[in-house]
Amino acid sequence: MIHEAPGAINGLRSATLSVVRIATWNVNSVVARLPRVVEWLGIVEPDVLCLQELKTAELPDELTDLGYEVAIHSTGRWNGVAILSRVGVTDERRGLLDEPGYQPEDAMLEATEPRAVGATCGGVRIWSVYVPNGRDPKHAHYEYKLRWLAALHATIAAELPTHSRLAVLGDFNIAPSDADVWNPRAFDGLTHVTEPERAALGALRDLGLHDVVPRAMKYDTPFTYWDYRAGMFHKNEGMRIDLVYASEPLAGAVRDAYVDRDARKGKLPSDHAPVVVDVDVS
DNA sequence: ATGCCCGTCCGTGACGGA
Repeated sequence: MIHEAPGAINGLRSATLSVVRIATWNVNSVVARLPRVVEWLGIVEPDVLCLQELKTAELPDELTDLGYEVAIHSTGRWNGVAILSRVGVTDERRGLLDEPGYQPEDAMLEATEPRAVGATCGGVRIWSVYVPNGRDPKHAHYEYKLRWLAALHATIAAELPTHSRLAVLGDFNIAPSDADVWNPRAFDGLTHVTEPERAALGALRDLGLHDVVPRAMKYDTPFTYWDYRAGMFHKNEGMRIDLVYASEPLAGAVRDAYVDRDARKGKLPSDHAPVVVDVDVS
């Protein structure tokens, strides 16, 4: 049993059927990660799992055979997001309202990238998102990132009036504060920490969403990403960029939230660890 | 120990990741 038990919540879950376990995980190719994802689902047993960076158009049969309902938006080599749910999938929506493309003409051609999928699962409105990287603050991809975040904001603003329980989960590619990177000085001039990116997160919070900060399993840093290179995981040189942004009623019902850094260990891991949230939806 | 890039693509280096 390599995965640390999530504490007293186990007893609560067995005693109270109304606790829903929602998780998010950038798997960096669901094909390459298939055995790890299947094993992890058996251990952690989330009711809803948001996936990012599928890097393939369809989920492998071994995953869909597990009995989860699926909402998916994925096309091939790059990006790709999905929601797996065993508490229902309704009102699936692929993409954002007025979602921009990387190149301006992409949106006109409806050639936008598969980076967002929404669905209602067990009475909770869920969005699985993979925010564009940005690459460099001077790169066109950075402007695309900010436009994309504005479309996310508009989409959530439109849904909140009819979905009191709502959460946006995924790889935001933004560290909300300097405490969310291993060394702020190492990020001078880089994406993920700039004021406009952080302001986009602030705008989501202004809608009433709350940053559900998970507890860490080790150290005091609930990082969710560690680069593969230079032993950064082993030195805990990571970042908290996989986020759970939950509406007030949902955030107030959170009973536990943790980073499953055990999933970053061992053979052929993703460079991201899952974030797991237990919510009382009674 | 968790241990010092990885994944994709008709092909093998280029590109993306952050």
